[in-house]
Order: sequence, then C-alpha cells, then structure tokens
Amino acid sequence: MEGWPTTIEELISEQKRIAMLSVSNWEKPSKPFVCAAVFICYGRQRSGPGKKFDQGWGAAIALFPDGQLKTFTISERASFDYIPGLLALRDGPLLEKAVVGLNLRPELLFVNATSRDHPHRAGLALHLGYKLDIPTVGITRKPLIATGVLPGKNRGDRSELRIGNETVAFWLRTQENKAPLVVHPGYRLDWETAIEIVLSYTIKYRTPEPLRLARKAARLCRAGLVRSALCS
DNA sequence: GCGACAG
DNA sequence: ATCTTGTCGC
Repeated sequence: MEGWPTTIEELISEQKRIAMLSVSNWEKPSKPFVCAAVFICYGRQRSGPGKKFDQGWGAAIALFPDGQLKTFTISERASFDYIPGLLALRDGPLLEKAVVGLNLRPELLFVNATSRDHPHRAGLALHLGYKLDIPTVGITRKPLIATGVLPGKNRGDRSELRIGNETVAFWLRTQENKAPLVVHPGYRLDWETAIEIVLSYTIKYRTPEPLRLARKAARLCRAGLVRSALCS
C-alpha cells in the first residue's frame, strides 16, 4: 500500500509522530457491529527470524452481526527482515492491502501486534489503525518490552503491563486453564473497552474469534486451498 | 559485554 | 511468524 515507510529512519520518525497524536476514543455501538481482523503468516520450512523476500500470506476477515463472513486473501514477498520494533516495515503494507481488499469499513479491527508496548509507543496495531482510520485492538502472545505480573487463573482476570510507570497493555486470561494473552488498546481504544471487546469475542476460544478466523484463512491460503487474491 | 527482542 | 518434542485433556 502507499505511504508506508521504507527505511528504518523513516519508520521510527513516523512512529514518534503517531505516538503523539491525540484522537477521540471509539465508543462501542449499542447495536451489533461489523468486526474484522487481519493476519499474516509465512512459509513453514524456514526457522529463525523472518528474512526479506520470505513469501507471506495475508487474510482479512469481516464478521457480520448475522454471523456471515467476508474474506480477502493476498500473497506477497516480504520487503524487509523481521526486526523487533520495526514490524511495520515487514508486515504493514500487506496487512493494509488485505483490509482494503475487504472493500468495507469495519467498526473495529483486530491486529496481531502491539500498540503502546513499543520502544516509541507506536507498535503496528496502533500504526495500522491510524493508517486505515479504523479503531484497533492489538493481540499478542507476549509483550514486546513491557513487564508485569501474570494475571489470576480465572477468565477475565487481568494485570497491568508497564513501561516504567506507564501502563501500556494488559495480560488477560480469556479462558480458564489456558495461557493469558496480551491485550493492546490500539488506535482510538481505551483500555476498558479493549478488554470488554476481547472478552466478548473469546466465549469459546482463547484467541478472539475474528483473529482466529483470519489466521485460519491465511493458513488455508498458504496451503493453496484458496487462490490469492480472492474474496469470498 | 551479554542476552532479550511483537510477528 | 515457524520449528520440535512431549504432555495433558476432551
């Protein structure tokens, strides 16, 4: 997509700018709304950190209130190595293309990345939300640089993740007896809303339903069971 | 200096 | 992100 930084210096400069923006908080609609998620996966043969030119498969899915789904998938080679803190260089363009490919504007978007838990307080979940002008919630398996104690064992138990004195994300137990995940309030999201939303989409599984489905679609695309780019 | 480091 | 191996629970 257009407008993504292509050098480390450009990205860091953009991250610092985005981190300082002040925007209004998103208000969760009282009625059911269209929620989306986007996910990217890479080839299965190589181990170690991702490298430039790795083939990537992305999927965006929209979940409608009536349960209907819309999916868009796309495949492309990575234009950058994976470097912690600079994930946007590697995944940003493809993720944006996948969401744009849906050809609709979801109320909310789940992204597999951090937000304020970032060296410049602007991880990819925040960055992508800003670029698309869609409220985002970031979900990761572990924090990037923030630290905090683990939450209790019951569904809904949470604990703060901080960088210094600043709370930037939360551990959240979405399912009893399963590992907690990290909830990152993203673009226009306050922390109460982010946690409420995540709990509402994790009734059955640990991972929020839209993100689960996007991950499944991306892997199906990789397996060649779906042609790219394709909308269904 | 050394290890850690979203995906 | 992906890999490996083993273990636990439905």
